Amino acid sequence: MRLSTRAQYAVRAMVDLSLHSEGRPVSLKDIALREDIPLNYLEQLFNRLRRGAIVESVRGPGGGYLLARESSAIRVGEIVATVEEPLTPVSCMDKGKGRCTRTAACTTHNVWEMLGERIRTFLDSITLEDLVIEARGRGGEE
Amino acid sequence: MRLSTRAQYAVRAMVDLSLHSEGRPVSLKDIALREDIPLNYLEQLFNRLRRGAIVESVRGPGGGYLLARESSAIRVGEIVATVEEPLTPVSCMDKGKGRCTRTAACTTHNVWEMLGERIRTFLDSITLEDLVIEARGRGGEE
DNA sequence: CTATAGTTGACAGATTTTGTAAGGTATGAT
DNA sequence: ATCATACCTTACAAAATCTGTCAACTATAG
Repeated sequence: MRLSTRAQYAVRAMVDLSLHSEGRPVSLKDIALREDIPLNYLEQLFNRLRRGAIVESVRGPGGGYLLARESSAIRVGEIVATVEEPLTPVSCMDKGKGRCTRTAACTTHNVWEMLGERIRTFLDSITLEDLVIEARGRGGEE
Repeated sequence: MRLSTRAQYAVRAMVDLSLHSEGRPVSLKDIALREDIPLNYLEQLFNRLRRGAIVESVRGPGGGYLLARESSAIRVGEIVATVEEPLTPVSCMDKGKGRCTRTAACTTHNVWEMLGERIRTFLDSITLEDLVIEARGRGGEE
C-alpha cells in the first residue's frame, strides 16, 4: 500500500511551482534543483500533468510551466490520479473481469472498493492552495 | 496505490477459513482449492498470520488452521498489515531519515501521514465477522 | 511407520517502478 | 539567421518488488 514516488514527486513539484511562480512560468530545471528530483523524470510527470490540464507549458527561453487553474481549484487527488493512473486498490475493478463469482472474492471486493473511495475522497478534499498556505506558514528558510 | 495480492489473498483466505471452520482446523489445501490461490504461497502468508497471532496451527493429519480469536475481534486492517508489513503510503516515515528539511517535502508528508491514518482507520473499522456475515448473506451457491 | 499437513529458507520469473539517454520542436534574444 | 533555452517524446536500462516455485524439514494422528 505504497504511493509511488511519481505521485510524491508530482505533488511536491506542484507545491514548489506554486510557491515560486508569480504569474510567470517556472522551469523544470529550477524545480528539479530545489526539490532534488531527476530532471528527465520530472519532464515525464509534467507531460502527464499538462495532458491532464493541471498545468500549462510555455516553450522557449524564459519558458516553463504555469498552473492551468487557480491553486484552490486543483485537488491533490487530481494530481495523484493524473500521474499514477489508477487510484483503485485492486486491479479487477478496472476492466470487469467477471471472476467475482468465486466464493469469498466478491465480499472482499466491496471492502477494496470502499477503501478506494475513502482514499479518493480524502485526497480530493485537499487543494493545492491548502498545501501552499501551509508551506508558506512553515517559514522562510531556504 | 495498489494493494498487493498478498493482502487480497490473505483476507479472502481468512474469510474462507471462517466460513468453513466449525471449531475444527481447515487445511490450506482446501482453502487453496476453493479460492484458487497457490498453495505454497498461502503457506507463506499463513506463516505470517500465525506469527501475527491471528491464526493458530494444528499440525499432523486432520490439522490445519484455526482463528486465534473470535472473528469479531479480528480486524481487516490487522490482516493486511500483518502480511503486507508497512501500511504507510510513503517510506520515509518508517525510519526517520531527517531529509524532511527540504522545501516542500515536509508539507506533503503531512498529507501522506494523514492518508495513512485514514486507510488504517477504515480497515480497522471492519472485522472479519462483518465479512463473514456478508458472505453468508450472499447466498449458498457453491 | 506412514501419510498428512504445517514450517522454513532459498530462489527464480515476472512485473512495476524509477531513472537515463538521446533526440526532437518551439521560441525569445542577439 | 542562429543560437541557447526549455519543453516534448520515445526508447530503453537499472533496480526494486511482487508473485510464485522448490525442496527439505518437523510434528502428529492413525
